[in-house]
Amino acid sequence: MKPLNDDLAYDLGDFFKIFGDPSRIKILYALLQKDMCVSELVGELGLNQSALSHQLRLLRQNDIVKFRRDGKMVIYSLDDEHVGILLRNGIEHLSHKNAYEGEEVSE
Amino acid sequence: MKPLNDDLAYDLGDFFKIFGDPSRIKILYALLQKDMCVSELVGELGLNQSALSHQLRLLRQNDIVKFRRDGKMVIYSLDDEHVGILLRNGIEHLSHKNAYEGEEVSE
DNA sequence: TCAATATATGAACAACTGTTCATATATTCA
DNA sequence: TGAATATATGAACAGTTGTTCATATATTGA
Repeated sequence: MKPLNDDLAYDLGDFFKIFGDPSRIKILYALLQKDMCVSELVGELGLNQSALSHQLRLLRQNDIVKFRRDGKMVIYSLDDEHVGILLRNGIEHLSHKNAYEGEEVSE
Repeated sequence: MKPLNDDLAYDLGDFFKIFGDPSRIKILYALLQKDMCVSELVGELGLNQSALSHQLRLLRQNDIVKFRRDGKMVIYSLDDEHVGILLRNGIEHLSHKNAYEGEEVSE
């Protein structure tokens, strides 16, 4: 049985690391509902603008979100459908262990 | 639109954090092939025994792996089917961006 | 019971991460 | 062009993480 390719192990780790932070989880969950600009996200989540921008850059750099400019605003959206699948998967795992049955992740 | 429940955001973050490390990814990938004891894992992966045990504890504490004792050995296995799904999902995401098309995650 | 083998644990430490503050850049409109 | 608004970035810092080394615990068989 061949062990996992080293590079892939690192890249997979880096990929999942992105989801390993509550702020980013909130951002992604919010963007799962609809595309939003930065100030909209600041309003929705409790994060300050700088922290948010730093996190958005990370998400951008890892192809998790994409963005487009609209006048003064920059509108972020999820890059592909994997994000939702992943979040749903995580929530489902937790719901087996804890009491989050009520939570939903919209399509 | 209600923002994501704070506790859930933290727990989801903690859950994904587990997958955010190459050593743990390798461990999980190995256990996806078959159940293994610690020394078997030490052999397969390049990790030293102590590091491995520390990581296994983390995986245990987060209900990602379970274990049974068999004589002197402790045999680890994946706790549920989500792990494989998650890994496959991650690999698929990366394959869209990079050149990992060749990699497989067995059922 | 003692040595050998297998695994777990605690302390210590370097490396990494997320936030904040201050400031920079970009865009619009008067 | 200049003020106002929206977003991005860099430096700094505290907190967290993964590994190593040393040592502890558990199980077996002589």
